[in-house]
Amino acid sequence: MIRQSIFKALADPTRREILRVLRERSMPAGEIAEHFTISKASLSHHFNLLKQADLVRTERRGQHIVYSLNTSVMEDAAGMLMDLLNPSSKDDSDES
Amino acid sequence: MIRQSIFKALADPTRREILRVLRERSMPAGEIAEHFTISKASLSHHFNLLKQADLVRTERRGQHIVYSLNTSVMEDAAGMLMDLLNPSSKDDSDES
DNA sequence: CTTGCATTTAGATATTTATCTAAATATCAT
DNA sequence: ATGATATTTAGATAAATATCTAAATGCAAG
Repeated sequence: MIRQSIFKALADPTRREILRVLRERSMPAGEIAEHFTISKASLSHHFNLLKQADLVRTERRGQHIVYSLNTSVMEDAAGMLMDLLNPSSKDDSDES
Repeated sequence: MIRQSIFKALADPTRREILRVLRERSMPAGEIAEHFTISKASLSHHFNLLKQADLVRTERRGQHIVYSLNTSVMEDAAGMLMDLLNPSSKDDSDES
């Protein structure tokens, strides 16, 4: 359920803030963590959900793991919302 | 927190399905209920969240309460997503 | 190959959420 | 007023979620 995971991911304020941070530039988990007061373990949990939704991608760089925004999926999400509005669009409720 | 309530409302598959049903036409709660197997009480709970997010509006018509999609808020939501993408947009994280 | 740093995983807990049944409220028709 | 229909509210419960601390893993540098 790709759709569901995206909407779920976007439902949490911390995760939306992570996306906002990442839209400035890609950065490692530790640096993202500097923007928050919650534990790194909790953030890691949020990273997981964002990755599951494919809203962010990761790349290991030595001892760091760099997170980047997956812009195209964000665009898809906005499109899904618009589809929810448009009666002519197919009802692709929950496939894949 | 208008933003939060919108994202929250959209996170649930049943609520998104309600929106899809309503985009065809406005209809009373009972008729919406025919599209679902869950209890009317549970649906009422979902209606509440959708109303809180201002994604739907209600109007009493005799003994029926007619639900309608609030199209403009749906559009706003899509816009918010796009904003989440655009580094130049102001960071209106959670005001109002 | 051990020490240090970055990140994730495990396991526990508290809060939130979706759902139910039963009861309450509101409107209409008689 | 009374009874029938439509919807919501109350109260309970089970499942999902966000968070924490502590431990484990992956990598780099001596």
